[in-house]
Amino acid sequence: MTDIPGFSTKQRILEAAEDLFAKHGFAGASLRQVTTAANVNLAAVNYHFGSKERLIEEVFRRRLDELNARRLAALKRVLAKPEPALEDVLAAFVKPALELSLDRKGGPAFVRVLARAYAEHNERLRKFLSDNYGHVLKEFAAAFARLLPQLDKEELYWRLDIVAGALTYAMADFGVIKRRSGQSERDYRERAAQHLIRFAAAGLRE
Amino acid sequence: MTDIPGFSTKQRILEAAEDLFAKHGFAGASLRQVTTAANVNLAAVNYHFGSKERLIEEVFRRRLDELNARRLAALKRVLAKPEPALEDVLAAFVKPALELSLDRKGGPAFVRVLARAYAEHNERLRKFLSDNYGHVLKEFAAAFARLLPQLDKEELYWRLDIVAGALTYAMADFGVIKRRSGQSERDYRERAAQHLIRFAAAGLRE
DNA sequence: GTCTATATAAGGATAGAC
DNA sequence: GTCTATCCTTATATAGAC
Repeated sequence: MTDIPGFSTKQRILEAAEDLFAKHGFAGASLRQVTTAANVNLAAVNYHFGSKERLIEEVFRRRLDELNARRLAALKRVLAKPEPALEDVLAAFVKPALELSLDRKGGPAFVRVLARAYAEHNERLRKFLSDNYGHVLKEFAAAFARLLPQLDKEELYWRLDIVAGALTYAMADFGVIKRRSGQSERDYRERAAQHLIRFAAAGLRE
Repeated sequence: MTDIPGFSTKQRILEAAEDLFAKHGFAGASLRQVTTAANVNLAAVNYHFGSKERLIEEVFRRRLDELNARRLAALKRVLAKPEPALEDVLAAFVKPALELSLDRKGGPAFVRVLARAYAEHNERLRKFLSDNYGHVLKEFAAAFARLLPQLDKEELYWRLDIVAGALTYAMADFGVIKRRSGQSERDYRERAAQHLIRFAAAGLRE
């Protein structure tokens, strides 16, 4: 196998794992299914990743590194404005995920994997995500707190929890909802994101 | 083992399965874990349920039969009013789930199981839930459509999808969020449900 | 209705040749 | 870096004694 970027054994395993984890969950997708789909040998997973758990973590790291960098960059741009709107902060969180889901074939699968992670109560996975990406959520929470000073800490926590659920599930279902004929995929998802942001902003304001 | 209602082998299996499916997912929780937790013999699952898939279905049926009957009764009462409010319809959906989660030890686990089901793309499970409980969702969707005539079919579909995600995740996390000291579990959850309903109503109206 | 024992398959992980 | 072959554990399910 050549090492053309994006087509190496390691890359193919990650692509197949992302797809199968989205479809069947982390416990439901076996390494045999993954390696068969990736058209690589079963032993390759342990050679490249060491274990199934580490493979799962790499599936997250590959996408979240870039996703969160984009989210933080967008948030920074929004907060540099004189009067940042609630909708702008929400957009800084949602739009990068939207872009990701349009990027390539693996995008829609990854947002479903994220939805799965939310439902998992696996300690190791939660710690991995919290250690690596918790600071991003903290920065957004702080931005929301500044824009919604009328909410006390407990109320804010509750509403952000509701928003997180709404966004996660709505994004995970992007691939399912059919767009109208004549409307491009990109246009449709842009509108969907607008709906999400309006909905969340209305709920947050009260 | 005696056949005191609620403590039979079958009941104990259902309780343990609900708890473990909530914690580890349907694929992640094995029948060995379930029967060990229920303190019954491994073979009892196949004797009482026939297979793991049928056990999963019974875990849903046990709670959803009553939950949906209560939801439909509440909806009927709401629609009998001269001017039903959006918040009333939302309450008819949310409050019975809230009551269930307070009923007994198994309640909070079941709402997490429901959240898992939402993430599963398992064909058999989806068909089972759709066949048995789809009519409830249809009746609620019709009620929302009447109360929100300004939304076209596509917009309504989108927003209900967002609401479903928000409700499902918020309810699934009920067990995690800490209540203030001195506040009873029931009072806290009542307030949480009010937040949910206000949030969803604001988003639906736009 | 509940038990032990077991059939049979699938799971993650590894050793060692190439 | 990739392969075959295999170890060992766990899985679902069932047969048959009690």
